[in-house]
Amino acid sequence: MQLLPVLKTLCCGPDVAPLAVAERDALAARFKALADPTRVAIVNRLATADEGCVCDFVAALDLAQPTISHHLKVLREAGLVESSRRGTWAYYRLVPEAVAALRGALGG
Amino acid sequence: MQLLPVLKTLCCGPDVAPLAVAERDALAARFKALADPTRVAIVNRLATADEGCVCDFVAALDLAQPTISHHLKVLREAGLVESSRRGTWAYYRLVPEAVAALRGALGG
DNA sequence: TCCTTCCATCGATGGATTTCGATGATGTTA
DNA sequence: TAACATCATCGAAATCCATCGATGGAAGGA
Repeated sequence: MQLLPVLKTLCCGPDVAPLAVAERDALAARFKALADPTRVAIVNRLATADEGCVCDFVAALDLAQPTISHHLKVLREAGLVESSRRGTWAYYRLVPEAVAALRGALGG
Repeated sequence: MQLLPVLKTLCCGPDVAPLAVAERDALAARFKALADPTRVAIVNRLATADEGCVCDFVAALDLAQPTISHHLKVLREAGLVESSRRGTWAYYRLVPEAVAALRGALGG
């Protein structure tokens, strides 16, 4: 049973304490960032495009621009993406370490 | 850039089509099952306890029994846990393949 | 300067989620 | 049988979330 390292190392058991409240809150918050189809699609695209402006997502995802901005903000605050402005455009990229951390929580 | 296999193989790119709508909906739905601290705690405990009854979670998580039952139902419908009844008790365990699948979506 | 484009924020609305008390089904025990 | 324990479902309340139109700031072009 070597599954779920984090869920193992941080977890309960005869001697080990269960996941601390703050830690499970933080984990849940990061999973919540991926708990929406639109945000999965955005991350999905950034996984190969390695950069994209807001207008790209608006064009591709058939949603209003404020909606896309909202989802990008959620992903940004979860630390899964980061942005930078170049001229009028805002470019978004993945934060690989953040994705890897989530994967680790599932037993990487 | 060898990150995010699923998000790569299923994803967009010059030649590859983006993640299908049904696929990103399914992925988001499974992440949503982990988008709550209580459910993270349940999965966390099952990761080492390998089985637990509803009463265990009620005792450990300081929530009413219907609330725990609700969260277990969410996890069950997401395929992350499965249950079986033995006498009066309902025992829940993890479905390792489901967790592994989620991990895979993040680039296992 | 004026106009246009790109983007973030605000405010509102409709729908989903979390939580719990009450209830009922099922199985155990006295 | 009667009383009790475990658990699922129902219904309601409060909160949260996804979505969009409207607005404003900031940069670029005519």
